[in-house]
Amino acid sequence: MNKKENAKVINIASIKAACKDCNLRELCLPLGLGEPDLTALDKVIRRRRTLRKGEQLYRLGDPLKSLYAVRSGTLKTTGLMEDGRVQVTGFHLAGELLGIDAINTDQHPCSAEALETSEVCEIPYIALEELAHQVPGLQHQLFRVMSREIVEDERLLMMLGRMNAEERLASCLLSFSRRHERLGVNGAAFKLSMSRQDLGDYLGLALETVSRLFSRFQEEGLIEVQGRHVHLRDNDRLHAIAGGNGNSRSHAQRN
Amino acid sequence: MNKKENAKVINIASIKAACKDCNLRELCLPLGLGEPDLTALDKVIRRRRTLRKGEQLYRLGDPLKSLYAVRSGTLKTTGLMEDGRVQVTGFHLAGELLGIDAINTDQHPCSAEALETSEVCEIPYIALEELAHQVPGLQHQLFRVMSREIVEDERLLMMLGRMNAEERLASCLLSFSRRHERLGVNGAAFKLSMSRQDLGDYLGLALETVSRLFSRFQEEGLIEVQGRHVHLRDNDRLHAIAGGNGNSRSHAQRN
DNA sequence: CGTAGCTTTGAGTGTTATCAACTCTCGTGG
DNA sequence: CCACGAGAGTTGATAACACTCAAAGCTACG
Repeated sequence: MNKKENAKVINIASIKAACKDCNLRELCLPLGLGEPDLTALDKVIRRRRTLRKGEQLYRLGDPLKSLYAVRSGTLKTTGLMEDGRVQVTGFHLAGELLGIDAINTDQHPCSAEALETSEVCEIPYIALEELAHQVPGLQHQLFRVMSREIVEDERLLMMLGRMNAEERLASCLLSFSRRHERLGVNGAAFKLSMSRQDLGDYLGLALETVSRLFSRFQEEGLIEVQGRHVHLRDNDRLHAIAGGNGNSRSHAQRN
Repeated sequence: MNKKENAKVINIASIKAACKDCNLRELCLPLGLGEPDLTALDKVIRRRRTLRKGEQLYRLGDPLKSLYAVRSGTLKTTGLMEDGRVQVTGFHLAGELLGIDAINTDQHPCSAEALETSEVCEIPYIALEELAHQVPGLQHQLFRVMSREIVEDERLLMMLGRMNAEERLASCLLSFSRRHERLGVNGAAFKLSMSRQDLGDYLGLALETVSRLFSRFQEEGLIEVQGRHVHLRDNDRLHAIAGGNGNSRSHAQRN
């Protein structure tokens, strides 16, 4: 789309970067691996791919060929109902692994799309499984990463099943904040890479509700928001809301 | 609680049953393993444990020691919010693996409780990971089982985020039906092992809403229901509702 | 047979969806 | 340079679906 942007992202340095030199080493698959194992992993990773905003990495129903590690940017994964309703199952930042839900049936049960210009490392699955067999540390790390994905989904289940709208958004904003911080970026102020619609499809809300909540949070001094730029102003109160101790009469259930 | 029941379930035959003789062989971890590997797996599985209704297999925060394969009965796994709100993250029938969400942090992020008298096989995790390293088929099957768990959670996300109440229940009933069938039981008529409250905590609904839906489905000739006994009467219409083609004006989103 | 827990049903309320209009931003082309 | 248009975001009015509270009926078990 944008020629200028396109030229900027084709960056020799990033294409050459190997796992052992990657700044995401401690967040990604390499975690816990030694020098020789890292070299073996590098041999398996076929190429780095750049996606522009809106480009799809894989589509629902595609056969599983590779897993993908996000190197930069943000992707969303979306499930689809027959009548067109969308559920965003996750936003994926640098260091996170995509496609593991396809291992079960060798088919991707959801689509993955870049929300901004993004880079991913492609890891052919057959080769990865083979290597995991030879390198116990990699097998272990794969189990952990898959387990983490399950935990993440369960957190989202709690949000969708038992939280009201404001709790969901507060929880979501804090999650973004934490993940940005883990990447060494300022966690208090960031730019959302997804639309209100995407957020709604993630939180199980209408886009209008998301928009209203942003406005309300700002009125109440919890955040400052200007379009997609968000600045968290009162983490304590956000945490209180996200944890279910918000000022609103929550529909808690006693035992 | 019930001495008579207790005596009945301590059953020599079931305690002795090894993986290679187990009728769940094709649904559980052994899938795809040959005779010698099965014997190795049997050596790792420490003991079979019987849980009575209401008994907990593990609690939120417990350290990960073992994974558990359900041999008979039904368990539920539940996440908890600070203020007591509950989200049931899954109902687990025979052949399903419990505890894999604990691998990430070596701590169980949810609790597991028997909904009826149930048997589980305990599989010490360290030993399992060790064995998976030696037996590629087992490693592969573990990846698949974990991936399946993720897919299952994503299905639930779609339900909680984008389906209305009747779609959720229809979808849930059909899921039970399919799973009963896979176990060789009649999928059209079964007894629910969980309360309306549990179903509500799973579907993100109030227990009263679940109860009303059962009544409505019965009125409409979709099912027959008598307390916890359910008989599916019109699978086609149930499927139509679950897929979002129900007669109610669905809140579909066009692209 | 009595009690405790589970289930059903009713009435009223509220949170959030839907529909609609308007604004804002940004990139494109006249 | 400004007008234009498309897409994204905001805000308002209204309505509906599901929740809460309440009471009564049912089941199962001791």
